[in-house]
Amino acid sequence: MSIALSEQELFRRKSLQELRALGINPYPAEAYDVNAWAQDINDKFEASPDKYKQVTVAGRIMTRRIMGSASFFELQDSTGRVQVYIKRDDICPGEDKTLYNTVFKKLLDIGDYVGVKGFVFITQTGEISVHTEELTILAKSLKPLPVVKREEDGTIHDGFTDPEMRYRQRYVDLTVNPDYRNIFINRSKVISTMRNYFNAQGWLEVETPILQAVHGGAAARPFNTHHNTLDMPLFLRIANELYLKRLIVAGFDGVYEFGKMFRNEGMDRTHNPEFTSMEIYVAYKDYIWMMAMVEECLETVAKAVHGNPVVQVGKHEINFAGPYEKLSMYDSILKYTDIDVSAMDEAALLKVCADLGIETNATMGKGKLVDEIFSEKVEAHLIQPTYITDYPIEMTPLAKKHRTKDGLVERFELFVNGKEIANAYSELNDPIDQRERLEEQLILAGRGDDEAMAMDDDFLRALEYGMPPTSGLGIGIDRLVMLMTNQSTIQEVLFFPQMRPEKKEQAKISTIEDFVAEGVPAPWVLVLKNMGINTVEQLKAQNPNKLFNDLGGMRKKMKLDIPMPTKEEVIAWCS
RNA sequence: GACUCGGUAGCUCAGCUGGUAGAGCAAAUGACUCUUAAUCAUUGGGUCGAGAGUUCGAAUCUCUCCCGGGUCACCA
Repeated sequence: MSIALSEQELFRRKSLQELRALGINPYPAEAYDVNAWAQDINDKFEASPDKYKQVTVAGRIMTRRIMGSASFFELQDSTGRVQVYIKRDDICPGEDKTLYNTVFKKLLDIGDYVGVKGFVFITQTGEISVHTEELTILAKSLKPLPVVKREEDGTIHDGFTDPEMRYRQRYVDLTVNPDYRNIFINRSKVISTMRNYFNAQGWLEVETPILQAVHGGAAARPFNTHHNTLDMPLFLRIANELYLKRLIVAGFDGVYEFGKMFRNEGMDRTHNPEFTSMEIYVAYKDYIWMMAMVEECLETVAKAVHGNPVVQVGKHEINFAGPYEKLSMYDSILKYTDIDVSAMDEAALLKVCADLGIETNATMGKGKLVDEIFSEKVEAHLIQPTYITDYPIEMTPLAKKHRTKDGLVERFELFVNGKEIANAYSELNDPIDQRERLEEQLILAGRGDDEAMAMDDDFLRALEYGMPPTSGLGIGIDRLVMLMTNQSTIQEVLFFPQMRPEKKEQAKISTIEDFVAEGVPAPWVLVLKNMGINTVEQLKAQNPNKLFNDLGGMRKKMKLDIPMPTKEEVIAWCS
């Protein structure tokens, strides 16, 4: 952050002081009772003009068109923009025209929050506008907003488009690019629709620990942290699965949680270190039941956002109405590569990978090799919602063994637009089987797989008390929102995507101590900084006579009750 | 992590094979009573991402670093 202020910022700070000098509080404390909004006025004024004879609107000034004693500006509120007409003699009926000539024309800027009381009318050129009868300053803006110009036909000039600045200063992005608000409004709609759907079935929304001593439930590298009082390492959760299953053990029929997960891995357009997942577990169900539930749920979500189940995503039209295509993992590989891997051992799979040009390494077990082939050759083809079912047991330590097929587990993943968005099992509830499967993970960890799952003895203890047959599901909410809002990067559906810290400009700013060492009393250092003198070098460059006079002026202006230095002292500072 | 493109005024961008840093919008001052990318006139505004090097001279060439975009790898 630069300490030095730009010319425009200095002008705005000056305007702020002048407002105060005129007895106007630029940041009033009182509530401002708004009773009308831009979109409502624009949509409904013509049908019922009588309702808009006395309106109060509030928002930011976004553009100004000033002509002598009358002006137009555009006010932006949470719903959009409405044009405001302001006429000097209307807001200044007497001799004193200060409010218009000085306050409105000179001291207000683009970005300031104001409130307008008045009546709605239509201008000669046909634009619905609010005729100002009373203007109130609600908050002064000290940094100039980027000015994005829009023509009638929607053409945008000087757009604020640099992704780095948009993500770092999302408040600016959403102010000057209000269309992006819709993504977040729809994000909220996706989540609330799912929540309502689950609640209607009688399932319970719960919260489980984010700080975990054992990071279980998924294969991923965690963030490490430390608790001081307990003096023990903790992990930010990579999954909440094992806690939710403990709650099924505890006797709830259905539990679900929307929450952040944290994975210490790479970042790109589909991965953010923290992301939102929804996990749900329902007792006495299996993964076949779960497929039908997901179809109904996602169709409901798509309808809530778009009014119908068909969603445009990139160049594809994706239909979320079920039932979805179902394909076993082995069949999907057979379908897209003509290779039957279902009966192969590790050596044969390694050869297939080599033939297909897929890189492998020594830590990969059979399950991982199959997954590699699938990711490389199948995933990208799965555009319409497709369930991939029945995974090799090696890659899925928490799912129940398949009821009829040896070596497989009852699991499905839902793929849409070539990406996985959901993962579900018939949950493993045989505690002895579960212990063996986690022990196999420890062997993988021993081979160097740093994502293999850890042993969780308390979870096993819970299973030993007995967990009913259960089906569980996880959905990546960010990726689902990407689909529902037709966005190709996860950063666009997160308000504040993870970024490297902004580089601090090496502020060559001298400290208060540096100035004190030159003989400047501490209270005066602040005055100097207020005058734009931020370094000792700048101080040395001053004309002592001028500085002495200016200090007197600042002392009066800032109403400072500190002793004035003598001229000789000021000369000493500068020498 | 690799490759690649980029970082110049508050914002969007130009700036050639090195020669005093430019435009539009925004800002300041003035004119203007229905404008709408308002208009007209005048003016100010830059450590050209940071540092080092080559050179009489670097926004421009070289190297290192920082930040971001894209592609790939890793990864759900």
